[in-house]
Amino acid sequence: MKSSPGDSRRPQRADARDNRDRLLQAARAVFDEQGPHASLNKIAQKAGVGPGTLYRHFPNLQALLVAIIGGDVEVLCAQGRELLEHPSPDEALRMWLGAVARHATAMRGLVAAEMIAQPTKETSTALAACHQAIHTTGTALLGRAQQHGNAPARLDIADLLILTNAIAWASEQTPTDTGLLDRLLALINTAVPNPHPHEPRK
Amino acid sequence: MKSSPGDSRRPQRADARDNRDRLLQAARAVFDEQGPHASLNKIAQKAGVGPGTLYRHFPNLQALLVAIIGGDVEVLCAQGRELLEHPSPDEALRMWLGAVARHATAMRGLVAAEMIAQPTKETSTALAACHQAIHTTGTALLGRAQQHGNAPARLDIADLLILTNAIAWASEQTPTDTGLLDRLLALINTAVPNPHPHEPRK
DNA sequence: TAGAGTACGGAGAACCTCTCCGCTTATCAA
DNA sequence: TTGATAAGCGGAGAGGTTCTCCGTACTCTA
Repeated sequence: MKSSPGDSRRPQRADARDNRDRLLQAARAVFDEQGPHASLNKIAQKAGVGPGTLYRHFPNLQALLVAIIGGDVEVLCAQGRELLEHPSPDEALRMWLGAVARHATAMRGLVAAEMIAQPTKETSTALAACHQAIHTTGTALLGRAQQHGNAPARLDIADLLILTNAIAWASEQTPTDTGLLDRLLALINTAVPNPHPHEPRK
Repeated sequence: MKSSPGDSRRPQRADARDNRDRLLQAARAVFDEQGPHASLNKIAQKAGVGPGTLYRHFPNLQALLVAIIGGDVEVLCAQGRELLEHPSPDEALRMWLGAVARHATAMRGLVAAEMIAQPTKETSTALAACHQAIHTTGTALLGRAQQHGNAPARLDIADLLILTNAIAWASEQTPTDTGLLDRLLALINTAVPNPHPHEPRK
């Protein structure tokens, strides 16, 4: 991969670059604190810039979120590439989907859902890049699990990713239930049969 | 069930009752047209009342949505009770979860998600009633599938319902993909094993 | 160092949710 | 039929949001 999906349109002027960086930093902090429904005004305020500046750099909430998670997508994909060496292709796929879900939850669901769902008419190039990167990694992992593991051939990586994100979304809706994410993931894990079942099925 | 979850707090005065009914009718139309993010002001306008009147009848968006779907919940539960007579307990559970998902999608995900997730501090009695009704029906169907079908004992109805709603939410995010809902449901259906497997398990 | 052009940021438009409270009106006892 | 009374109405407006416009200020280059 040549360029990170998150660094598109980095401005030329030093002050503009500074402001962009400060906005991203502030956005990370505010989203982390208040979730994806945080006010963009608050972010601008925290970054010490006017709302106009925020909107010039990031025309909408989606653009801002995509810029934030651009780097994280790289990490997920790198993790996925490492997992291609894992002795168990099925386990590797499961672990990666878990990582995607955990990341989506940490990023408050919103973005990842947008990212993995079908690109809409307004999908930016950065969004498309994230989407593509995740998909490519997933396809490799699923393909290996189908060829050398026990994953059924009918499984579709797009559907699996959508389901994973749906689970992340659901578990974010009820943050009090900390075990929910893993329980729901376990529910769909039957779709990727475990090669070493601890309890034999009847 | 003595009273519908939807008819709570029906006002005494005729004009108030009229306004309430017109608000519900307008809300149904507007939500159907614009989704759950429709403006409540628009609904009040469409119903020909002031915003104050809307908020007196329904203190927040959730209350309005719950009132709208109150009757639908009854239908789902009735359907569930009928399915208790279905020859295959597993198939019955599957069919009912499908109905729940389809209904949640028709209702734009939001409500059902709120309804089935853990009740929050502000959960109204009507919301709790809906929540309870769905849960009771689901518990009956799952219990039968566990006792006389092939549903694993570790399955939890709350988790199954949350996952069902997550799927409904996801399939609503990408309305262009009309087959998505069924494909995702099929994915988790492996968690409720088919009683007539074509390929015998080892 | 000066001119060109880029970027800033605040005022404000246009929405939103939700509340307050003076006025209107339905209901019911007399 | 007719008040008295309580219930209900609805619009003004407070306080929030997203997003735009444009005069000002700064940065970069020559």
